[in-house]
Amino acid sequence: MPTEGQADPTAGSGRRRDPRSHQAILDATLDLVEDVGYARLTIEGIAARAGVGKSTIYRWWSSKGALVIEALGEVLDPPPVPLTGDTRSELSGIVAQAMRLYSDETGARTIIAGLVADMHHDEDLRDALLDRFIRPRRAGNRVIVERAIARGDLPDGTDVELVIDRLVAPVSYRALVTWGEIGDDLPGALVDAVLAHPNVR
Amino acid sequence: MPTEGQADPTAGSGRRRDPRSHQAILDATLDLVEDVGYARLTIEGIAARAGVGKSTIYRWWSSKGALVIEALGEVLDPPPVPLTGDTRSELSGIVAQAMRLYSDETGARTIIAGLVADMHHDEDLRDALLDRFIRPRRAGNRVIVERAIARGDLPDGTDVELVIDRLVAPVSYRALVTWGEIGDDLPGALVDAVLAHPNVR
Amino acid sequence: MPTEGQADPTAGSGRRRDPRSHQAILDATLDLVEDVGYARLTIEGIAARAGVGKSTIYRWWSSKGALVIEALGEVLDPPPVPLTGDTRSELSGIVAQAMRLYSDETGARTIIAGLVADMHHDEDLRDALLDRFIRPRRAGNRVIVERAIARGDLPDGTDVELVIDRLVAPVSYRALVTWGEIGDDLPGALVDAVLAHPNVR
Amino acid sequence: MPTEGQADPTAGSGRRRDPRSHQAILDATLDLVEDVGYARLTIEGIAARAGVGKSTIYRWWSSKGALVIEALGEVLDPPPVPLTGDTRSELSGIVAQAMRLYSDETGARTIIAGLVADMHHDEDLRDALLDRFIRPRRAGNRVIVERAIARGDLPDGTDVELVIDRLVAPVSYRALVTWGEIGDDLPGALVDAVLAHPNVR
DNA sequence: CTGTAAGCGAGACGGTACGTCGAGTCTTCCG
DNA sequence: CGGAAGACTCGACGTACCGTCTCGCTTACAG
Repeated sequence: MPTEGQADPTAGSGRRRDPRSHQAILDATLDLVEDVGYARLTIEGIAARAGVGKSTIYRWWSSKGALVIEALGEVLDPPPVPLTGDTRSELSGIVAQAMRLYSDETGARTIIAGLVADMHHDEDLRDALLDRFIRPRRAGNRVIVERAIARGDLPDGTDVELVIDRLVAPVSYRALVTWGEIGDDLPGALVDAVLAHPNVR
Repeated sequence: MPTEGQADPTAGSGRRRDPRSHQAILDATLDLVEDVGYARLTIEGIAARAGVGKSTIYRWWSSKGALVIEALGEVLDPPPVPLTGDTRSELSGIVAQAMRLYSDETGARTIIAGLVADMHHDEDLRDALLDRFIRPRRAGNRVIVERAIARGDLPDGTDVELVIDRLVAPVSYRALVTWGEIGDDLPGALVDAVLAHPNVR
Repeated sequence: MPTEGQADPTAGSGRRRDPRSHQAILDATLDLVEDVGYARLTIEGIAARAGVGKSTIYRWWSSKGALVIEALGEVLDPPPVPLTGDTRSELSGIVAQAMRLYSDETGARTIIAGLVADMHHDEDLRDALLDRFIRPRRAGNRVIVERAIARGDLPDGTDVELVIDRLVAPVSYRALVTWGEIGDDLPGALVDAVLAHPNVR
Repeated sequence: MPTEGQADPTAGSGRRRDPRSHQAILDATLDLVEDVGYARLTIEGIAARAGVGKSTIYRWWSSKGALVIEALGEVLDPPPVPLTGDTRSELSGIVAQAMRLYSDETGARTIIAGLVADMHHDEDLRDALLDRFIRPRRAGNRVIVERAIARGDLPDGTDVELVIDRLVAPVSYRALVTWGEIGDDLPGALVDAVLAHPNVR
């Protein structure tokens, strides 16, 4: 299941993947997911909007989710946390990044909810999501936490993973599950807690 | 959309709801959701398994989600956190409760993911989920946190909601989103953090 | 299958048929068959319009057709052919009666088509139709033809049934099957033919 | 609504209609209409019997009636009236053709009744029936009557349409409506009448 | 005058079929 | 020979009615 369109250099003769179709499909996916949301998004609809046969989509993507991942990737890729050199503001940046990601205004919240549900019965999609979105973002956040340790603002032995989750999870949880308010005071509160009591393994 | 079967005292004349069908539908739903998961669960399948007409289901439930909520309610209702009188163990209980809820073994994790996704495009379902599951459980947890405040283990002015989320969200987040490990040391770590730095409004 | 409401003198105790419901059902049937036609007429719709339970309809009529027969009977009963004493005008009356019956304006044509179709797979309905409508009307027409014979305008031994059919069938055929024009010159033409060559057995 | 499968020379690309499905559907329709009659014939049943998806049927036919027309067409197409050169026998042939058509043994009578009823609330079906069956057969009969005129056996100015109806209508009427006997003496009697008194416009 | 046997409205029940939609696969033709 | 077009089988959707079946009530004869 190729989730990315990297051209295969060992490809035989014959016609190569048409980049115009590729782009049209991604564009159509974005358009449609914005219009109708993830749940009502259909391959058929994307094909029609893109002016493309359904089989062209199935040839290159294994599922609706895989297609959305690639389409969203271009638009919604991890807005990097600014490295200010100040631990407090960098950790706040982690929370802020999550808040932006789950923001209702971009419609991303609904899409994430859909992808998350689908990844529970589609292993390929799970791998794609983890590889493409979740792990890269965590890697970036890990760097920040490790800088804070190096700087001495967090103790050696800090459980980096847990610290990240303590910053990000409340945002995700309120956005996806409890429909709770996500106010501007949240980053400060979470960062305070982490700095006051970082978990040491 | 009646989600609960409380008898309507103002009921008119006419034949009453058949409790045997009602129960058969709930049982079939549980059976099937276990067998095939939430995503592949169909009204048609439930009706067939229950030996019931589809219309009997549609008459009483507005969606697959609403039906699952009621069916799961019987089995999965908030296992109450034991009130030991000890703040540390009671707060741990909150985390443990969440861990049990999202446990993979009951299959609940996948179901929750599906319900969560659906609640983002189905207002009725959202209300039902919040009323039936999310808010009651939070209410129970709120009591526990307030006991801790009363006991003096948490300061007056503690942001109760945030404390609950700091305990529960990491579990939910790892279970649903990051597919991360949820170890037995998690409750202790999270409770430590909360007690060491409870957020005060 | 009681098609008529004749009271059963051997009835036990208990409540008798409510004439108000009976009438309301017939009225509703007429209303509805006019609004939506025979094909889209439903028992459920009639019950709702009449403010009556479905079972009350099923208790007294065996089918949609039986009900329509009784309801239409009141409105559409054989408009008798005027007995003028003149053979030509009386025979013309037979044709004119048929033309009125199949007239598009009363909507009867569509209803008759529906009843005719149903009588081919519903023996009760067939009997009811024949008893209630077809045979009585034929009996009336037979009288007219026999008067013509008695008067000497048709020979002894005339095949009465065939003469009637030669007058009525073309109207029915054009109305139901060929969608052909049924002009005012038709009665004259058909009567001429019958008088010029009555079939003798 | 394509009722006939004539290949479209301007067809675009894409997969073409599968003739195996087409034939299977027509065969299943014939089988089933024979087994259960027109009224109990269902699209669902046909699809199942043909081993075909329902949508394949709906893609090519607009209604049960349209499908039956095409399916019957193959089996029941106008058995041509033999042109013997003898007016009396040719006109008799018209009646005999009708008698065969409405014959109970082929089951056609019930089917015709159903189609006739449906054509009263389905314009597409009406057009299809007229184009496919009624008008072609009439055209054939018109030729016969015109030959009789040319031969001098019927006068110039004969109302051809009315003559045809005088021959065919009694058969149709007795078969569909009055459930009357259709004996072997009927053609002779009707032809006699027509020849004795053909209507002149 | 009362008991009881219908009839009644309401409407839930198990079903069947509807016509539509989308999934994922397969075939045909065009550039 | 890749890709568009689009027909294919399949399965589920949510709706409409079917004819049957309780319900709890009214009604009106029989005793």
